[in-house]
Parts: sequence; C-alpha cells; structure tokens
Amino acid sequence: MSRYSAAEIEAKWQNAWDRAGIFKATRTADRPKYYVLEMFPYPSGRIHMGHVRNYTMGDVIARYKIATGHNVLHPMGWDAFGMPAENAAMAIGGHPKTWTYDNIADMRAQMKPLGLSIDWSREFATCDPEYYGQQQALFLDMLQAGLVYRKNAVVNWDPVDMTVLANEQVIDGKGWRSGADVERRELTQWFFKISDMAEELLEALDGLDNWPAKVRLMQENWIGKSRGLEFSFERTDGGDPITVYTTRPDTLMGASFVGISPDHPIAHQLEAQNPEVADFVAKCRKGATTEEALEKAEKLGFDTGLTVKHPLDPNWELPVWIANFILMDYGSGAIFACPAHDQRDLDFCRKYDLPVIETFRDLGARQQSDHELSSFPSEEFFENSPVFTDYENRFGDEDKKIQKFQKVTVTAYVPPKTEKVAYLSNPFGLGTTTGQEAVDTTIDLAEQQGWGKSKTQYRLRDWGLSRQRYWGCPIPVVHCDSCGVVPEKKENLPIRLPDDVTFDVPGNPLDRHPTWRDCACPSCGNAAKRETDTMDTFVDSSWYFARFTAPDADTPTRMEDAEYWMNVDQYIGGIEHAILHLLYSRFFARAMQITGHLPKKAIEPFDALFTQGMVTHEIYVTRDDRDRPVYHLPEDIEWHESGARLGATGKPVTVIPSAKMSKSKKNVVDPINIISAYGADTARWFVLSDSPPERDVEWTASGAEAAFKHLNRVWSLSERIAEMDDDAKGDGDDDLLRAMHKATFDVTQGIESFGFNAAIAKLYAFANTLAKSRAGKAAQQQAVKTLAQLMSPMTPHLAEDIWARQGDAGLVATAPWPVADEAFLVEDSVTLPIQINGKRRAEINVPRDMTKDEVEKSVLGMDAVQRALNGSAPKKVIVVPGRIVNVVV
RNA sequence: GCGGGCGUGAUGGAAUGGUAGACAUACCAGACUUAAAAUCUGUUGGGCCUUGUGCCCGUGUGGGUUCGAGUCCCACCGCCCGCACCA
Repeated sequence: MSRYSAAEIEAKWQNAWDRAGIFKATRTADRPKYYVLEMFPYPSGRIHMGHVRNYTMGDVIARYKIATGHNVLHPMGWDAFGMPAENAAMAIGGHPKTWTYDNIADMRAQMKPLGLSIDWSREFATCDPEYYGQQQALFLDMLQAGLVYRKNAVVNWDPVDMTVLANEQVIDGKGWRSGADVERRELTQWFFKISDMAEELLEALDGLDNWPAKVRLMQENWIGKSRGLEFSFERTDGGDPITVYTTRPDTLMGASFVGISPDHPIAHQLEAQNPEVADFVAKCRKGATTEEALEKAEKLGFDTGLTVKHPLDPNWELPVWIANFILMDYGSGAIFACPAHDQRDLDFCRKYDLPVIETFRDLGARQQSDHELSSFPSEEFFENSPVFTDYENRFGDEDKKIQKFQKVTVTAYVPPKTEKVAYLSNPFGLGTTTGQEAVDTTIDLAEQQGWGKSKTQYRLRDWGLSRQRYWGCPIPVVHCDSCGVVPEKKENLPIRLPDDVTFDVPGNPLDRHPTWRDCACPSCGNAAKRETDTMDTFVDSSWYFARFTAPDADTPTRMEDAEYWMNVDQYIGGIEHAILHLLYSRFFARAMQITGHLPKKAIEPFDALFTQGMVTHEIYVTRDDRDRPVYHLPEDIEWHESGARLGATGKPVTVIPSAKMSKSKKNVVDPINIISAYGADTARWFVLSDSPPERDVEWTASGAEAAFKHLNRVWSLSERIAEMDDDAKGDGDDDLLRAMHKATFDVTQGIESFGFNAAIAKLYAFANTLAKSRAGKAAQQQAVKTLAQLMSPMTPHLAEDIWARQGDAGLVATAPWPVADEAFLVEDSVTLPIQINGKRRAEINVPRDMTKDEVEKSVLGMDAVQRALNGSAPKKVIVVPGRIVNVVV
C-alpha cells in the first residue's frame, strides 16, 4: 500500500487539468454561465493565508458550478498600480515597473500550487498598457458624458507621500498608508460626479438581496441621505443673507446663534478686513487637521459682531459666530445652533456663554433638570414676543420663572425622532408629537409661508481621482494655452507612462520629466502640456470585473461578452472594501452603461457578495533589556509543560490571543511552508474547516496537522477499498448508501449556502461512517467515489487521485455533481424523541408513514409515559410527524 | 455619541421554534511497540443517588410568548465591528 504524497499528486493533477484546458471559460449556448470572482490581489510579492482562504472559497464555488453544468468564468488579475512600488523604488532603487512585474511573477508562482480553477488565459495587471489604455478610453467617454469634471478644491495633502488623499483615505487625520498628519491644500483636481448618483446608488441597495445587510447599511450611511429645510437669515447690516440647512427646523425657536464655517465666504470676507478673524481662521485650519486627535472635542468660536434676524420674529436678533466644527462642504456651510437639543451646540454655548432655549420636553417629566433651559435671549424679547405666549398658557408663570434662573445644563436633550415629545411655545402649532412629524410639519409651513424650502442632502461627495504620483494610470488630457483642457484623441491611447524616470527627489517624476510632459495640443497642434496627475488606484479596480469578460478587446469591453458573462454571480472579498471599492464599482457600472460599455442589466455588477473573515494566529512575544516587545515567528516557538518557550534559547514566551496575521507582529504562517509540508489540499481543507467563512479563522498548528491526518485517512481508506476483492460481499450496503445520499444532500446544501465548515463536518462524519462500514466492495467503492466527488471542490487533487484509483478514466473536476436520491434520504422507520412537558423522557421507533393517531396511541402505551401520567389522562399530546412527540400532563 | 453584530463545554464551533453540544481540537484511558512517535479504539457539560431506557441543573443575566426557546419578544450586562463635529 502506497502512501499519500501530496507533492506528487498535486503536480500530477494540476498538469492534467492544464492539458485538458477545463478551466478555460467558454461561451456555449447549451449551458448556463456562472461568473465567480474573488477580489484581485495587490502584488506585494508574497501570498498570505488570507489569500489562500479567499481564493479557496471562490474555488469551491467555481468547481462546484463546473460540476453542476455551468460555463464558469473564474479569472485572476493584479491590482498593480499604487504607491508601494514607488516606495520600493525610492527605498531600494530600481523601477516600479520591474518591481511590480517581478512581484506578479513571484505571486503567480506561489498561487499556482494551490490548484485553483482559474482561467489564467484572462490574466492581466492594471499596469498593463493594454488595460490602462482602455481605462483612459473609458475616462474620455465619461468626460464627454459629463461624468468627470475639474474643480478647485481643498484637498487632503499627505506631506510624506506627497500626494492628495480622498476623504476616506484619511483615517483619524492621518494618511491611510503613510500615517502622516494630513494637511489642507487648494488644488485643481479631477472629480467623478458620483454625488449625482447618490439617490440611485442608495435606492438600488434595496435590490441587492444577496449582499450582506451590514455592507448595504454601511453604504447607506456613507451616502448619508437627509431631508431638511433650507432658509436664509437676513443680516441686520444689510449684507448678503446667510443660508443655512437644518434637519431639525422644529427647533428653530430654540435658536441661539448662527454659525458659519471658517471656510464660509463671509468668513473669507471678514478675514481680509480683520486680522483677528484671519488669526482665528488660520487656527481652525490647523486644528481641523493636524491637531485633530488632541483637540477633537474642543469647540472654537469667534464672534463676528454681525447679527441676523430670526425669520419668525423680526425683533429677535441672533449673533453670528465662526465655529470650527462647521464643515464648509456639507449643507451650505452655515447653521443655526439649537443648544438645548444638540450636544455640539450646547458644548459651544456653554463655553461662550450663549443662551440655551428649550423647544420641547420629555412627555414623562415636564421639568427635567438636565435639560432645562438656562436663559432667554432677552427679558424684553420674552415679554414682547408673541411666539412665547403659548408657552405661558401651557405651563404657567411658575415655569417661566424657573427658566430665568441661569441653570446650566450639561447634556442636550436629543430624543430619537420617532419619540413623542411635548413642544413648548412655538409658532408652528405643534403640540405633543414626534420629532419626525414636527420636522415635516415645519418644512411644509415654511414652504407655504415662503421663507424656506425642503432640501434633500447627501453626505456622499464627489470622488476626487487626481493623484500626484507616477505609478498610476495617466489622465489622458492636455493643457493648451489657447484651447484650455483638451481630451487626448482616442487613437493616441494608451498614453503610456515613460520608463525613464527617477525617484531620488520626492514628488511626481512626471512633473519634471524632460519630454513626456511637453506635447502637441490634440486640438490646435500647438505646444501644450500633458496632465501629469495620474488616477487613484480605486479607478483601476472599479471596472476590472468587466474587463475580465473580454480582456483582449480593443475597446474597454466587448458588448457580446459582457452581455453573456455579466453579472458577477458571486463576488468574494474582505469586508474592508465594503464602502469604497464596492461603491465606486457600482458607480462605474452605471457610468459604463451610460457610455455604452456595459449592458443595462450590469448596472448592479455583483449579484451576490460574500465577505469572508480573516485568518488569525496567536502572537508570541518576549521583552528585550529595555522592556520593549520582541515578536517571534510561530515556527520559532516550542511548547513545554511550563508553557511556550523560544526554541533557540529556551526563554519563556508570552502568548497573546489571536489577531490578524501581520508581518509586524510576526504571527504569520507562510502558505508556501504549509504547502511544502502538507500539500495544498491540507491548507485548503483547513482554512475552510474550522470556522464559518464570514468569521475569522484561527490558524493552529494542531488544526493543520489534523487536516493533514484526515486527508491521509481518506487516502488510505480509498487504497483499502481499491484492494478489496472485486466480488467481496458484506453487511449493511444499504446503510452505507443511505449515509452516502445523506452526505451528498448535506454537503451540497452546505456549499450552496456558504456553509463550508458545516459541509466539511458532514464529510468528516461520512468518512468515519465509511471507514467503519463492513459493506461489500461495490457499495464501498461507490461511497468512496462519492466522498471524493463531494470533497473535490475543497481538496481537488486528492479527489482526482481517489477517482482514478477507483478506476474512473475521466476527471472528477468535470464529472457531474452527485444528486442525492430522495428514496435513500427517508428511512423506513424513524426514532421519535418523546417529551413529557417539553423534557425528553424516552424515544420510540415507529414506521415512517405511521399516522399521527397511531403514533399517539403507541406513545401513550409506553411504560415511561404511563408512569408520568400516573393514571390520569394527558392534557394534550402534540405529534410532529417525523420529528417529536410531546405529552402534556 | 450613532448604527450593526455577537455571547453555547477546556478550545474552534453544530443545531428549518422540536433529542443542545454535530464535526474537530485538547485532555484522559486502552490496543500495538522493548520504548516513543505514528496508527487504531474508547471516554469526556455539571451535579445527585437508588448505577437506571434514572433524576436535577445547564446556551451571558432577568423576565415574557409557546405544548416546546440557544433560536422569537422586552430589559439589562459584557465583548467585537463600522461610522462620526454631516447641522
């Protein structure tokens, strides 16, 4: 009997698949198509366990779909532009292009031994001129369709990477890659008009039934739709009115001051006239970015001395403050503050001693000390203003007096909008109602009275795509002194990146390239300058899925292929891309439909999305002389009775609970090492087996070892069966076949529902049953072949080998998926648990088709039941056929 | 702060409202062996006694719905994730 040699059989079967060309995606009319895609990797140069898990899951689906008769498209490519390549060029010399393509070659070589069912003939990298040239064509079409534009914008500038960052690439005021404090700069930038599609991108989320609800919700929040009121405050000095936006117009009677952003036009005007304002504004700009972490909660304000009139009471004047917490690019960059019902406003008013005016109260307690107002705008106002008379009527003079005491509240009263509250004096006729109804009523009234209008606002802003970097897709436009910004001609595409660049100085090498930058204007032919910005790498990944349908097309896509292969039936990737990549791709699919590059049905490009968990590992740490942590690789650890020790020195090691595998913590296991020690099938089996796919899986040496042992057992089992006498008879053929059909049913369901860990548990159970079976050869052989087939999506090499060893000439990879025979799933007799008052007390074996009445009769006749009944009749007997019997006494 | 998710043996985790703990790890015991490794077999939620096809308790805590709740509802506690001066 030979031994299981993973290295040998894995190479053998990978060659066989290659020769047979079974993973090449082909269009035929006789089979349905299935497009399965895993998020393509960045070519860092090394694959890690996360890749193994991600691609194995996709592979299980792909192989299963092949076996169930689909034309499967399962491609692979490389998200190859981006800064690490430039960083490497700066750090160790060389060229980003060389670095990238070398890494791709390395990673491909590490990925191939996994035996993935990928159509490698469709492989491309986003830095291939054939790819980014088509991206430039797409850009030009989008420009023509009005989906791209240029504007002056305050941008996030990363001083280390010397580039602009998108808002979402700024995390806690720091660049997502460099970690450097981000500064503000004003530059002319290219933008995609994604905000135009905010409503549609939001509404269409509803149709994405096969996306995780979590991802849909994250996108919904990111788009951030809100309905509110827009209106203007007249200035008492006759200057330009100040337009504000509010989602709580029902709190207008609680207005305390009007606030404007430091970037508001009025702030700019004042800045020019008044050095104090200029100082303040400068301080805010700094505070908003560099000091953010330190001064996060600190509210800063500056009283401009300007005043405005309350729209409902001309006698009521409100001061205008510049406040650092007001954002220029949301709403109109100006607000009215209602400190009684907004925590930020309250913090501000407490700091600058501004009035706090309550507009509604909790229904339960009319006088909650925590949100009583501290003061009124003025005694005179209070006495004269008609709008407060209602207040007096309702609560009487006594309450009014309480308000006059300068009680200082700490917490603003901000109930959910769905909660009913009692409105105090107000001109809107609001009584006891919910915040939402009050808002709606107020907006309607404002529109009727003509001083405001309903406005829907989105948090989603346009996507700035300009990057001042070399290693990205050049933006195909030219700046001409006489013609302005001129799109490059399509026949000149691709605009290739020049190869002769250096990285010895920070900044964009394209900017200082001697010849690349100078060119002829595509319109007038005169000397002009090429755009030196390149595109955000998120652009590259926003349409690669479409390109895979026709990677050789000389247009971005080929309609007939897109029509056939789109949409992606199953997309698999990390939750970290829940917002950006997926939202951008949804935008691009729409843009590509508008520009004629995708069919209408592809407007939502990913029919189903699955977000898989990470691979984690324990962390091993010791301390150096100065008590700094020193991390150690798992392979350097030895386990003793006293705990973990460093293999080399015997020094005790502290074990920290599992976290995502990361180089800095050294809690990494290199897939290559696992493959050479155990084989790809073991690695694949393990990453699928221990945890549900959407959750993190902890890599453990014992778990990997166990996976390997099990595959060995299955192998030996197959050998033993193959060597049985051909006409060997045995016992329990039917039982084995029944177990086989049950396993077929369960495993199929497991794969269909992404329950890979559960499917594997069933495969363990079936293998154990088979190992103990004394059935005859025919039945055992059928069982082991089915076992191999059911395992084939997870451990394809081992499955092929067993298949061949049992005498089948074809490939298991293309064999039709086994179908569970219903007749074997239902047993002739069933064992029903019997409950007395809901607690299991006995069981009974009855024929499957026994009627309820008969079951009841047999159950009531049982000793255990009689004992429980103790002579009296049961109150109730519940019989769930095939399930359970419950006797209530 | 807002939004979402999750709490089950020593551990990872199973369980369309119907026998809680499948499957695996770890541990323990046994077989094989001079011995160990490997392999194989078996035990393992807690408690009680009268050792039985026995009883009691048990899915974060407390309540509720139901013949029956890990699962549904309410409140609380704990942990994790996402977003956040968005007016």
